[in-house]
Amino acid sequence: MDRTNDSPSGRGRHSQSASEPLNCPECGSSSVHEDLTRGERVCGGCGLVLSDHRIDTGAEWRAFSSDESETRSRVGAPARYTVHDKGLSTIIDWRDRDTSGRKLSPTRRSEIYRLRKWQIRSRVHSSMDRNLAQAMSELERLASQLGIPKPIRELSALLYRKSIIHKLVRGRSIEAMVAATLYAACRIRLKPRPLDEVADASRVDKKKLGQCYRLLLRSLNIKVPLSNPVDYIGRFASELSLSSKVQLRTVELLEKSRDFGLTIGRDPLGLAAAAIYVASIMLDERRTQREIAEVARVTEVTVRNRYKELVLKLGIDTITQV
DNA sequence: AAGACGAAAGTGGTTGA
DNA sequence: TCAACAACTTTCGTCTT
Repeated sequence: MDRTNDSPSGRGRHSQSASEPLNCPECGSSSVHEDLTRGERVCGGCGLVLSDHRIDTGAEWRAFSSDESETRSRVGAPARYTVHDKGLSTIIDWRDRDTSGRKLSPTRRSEIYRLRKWQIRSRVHSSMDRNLAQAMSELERLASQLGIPKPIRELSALLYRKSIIHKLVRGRSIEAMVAATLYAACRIRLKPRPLDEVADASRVDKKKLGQCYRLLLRSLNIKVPLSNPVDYIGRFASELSLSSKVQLRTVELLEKSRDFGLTIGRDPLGLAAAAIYVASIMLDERRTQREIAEVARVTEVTVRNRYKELVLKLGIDTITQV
């Protein structure tokens, strides 16, 4: 066999050729590689993109038959952060046989022996890997229970990898860190879930989760946009089976109250709840404070306080407005 | 009777000395 | 590290519909 490419996914056909060894500034890992299908230089350890818009200098092969299109494909399976080895690891078999089942020559055999030894010594089977495997299954469970879409799961998995590299998991429970990364990922993608909701779905109490979350933000220097009450109302409104009219009105109310400075320092959940309450009354689809408080996971008192402010400052007369 | 309201005391997190 | 503080929660009694 004289194939020049034995990378498992086939994506590295011309990669690594003359590129100088480079360490990742983020995690120090030396597994930086060229991803020519995306034109990026990526750290294999944490996923950091070091540079992008690089040019694929490989031959412009075209495929004329299905056979060729297979062998000349420049892409492999997508790297997935939710699979603990990103779905890309190479496994060296323990049998001393080649792919057709023949015994290996003595020189080849000792070569394979060395490779196998180093593979085992390398991080492939390290504690990080076992940790990741466990974490990813927990992530999968948690995310599907909360109905979190794939892209957010992937982001969460990426954050978890980083937190392992930064040694944040040591001394903390895997579950707590997984939940924290998931919560963070949701917020980063502007699909926030209440902390309580995430805490309930995992077996982590809210306090621990909050601690892990803050640690995550601090250690990884992540900037998370302040959660906007507007991001919640779609979900809340559908849980309360309110019409889209009410949703629109709620958004208007929230925008107005932001202009009035009513939103500073206030719990976004409470604001969302109060705005929904007002809008539901305005449009004659009234829900009780308790119902709304329940889906928003705040107390009736909070709904009431925000509601009072809203009515007062915005000059809304809920009785006469229709 | 259910829902809304309001007061008072308690809780957990943030801030500044 | 600690106290002060703001926002929120819990609890409970009262008023309104």
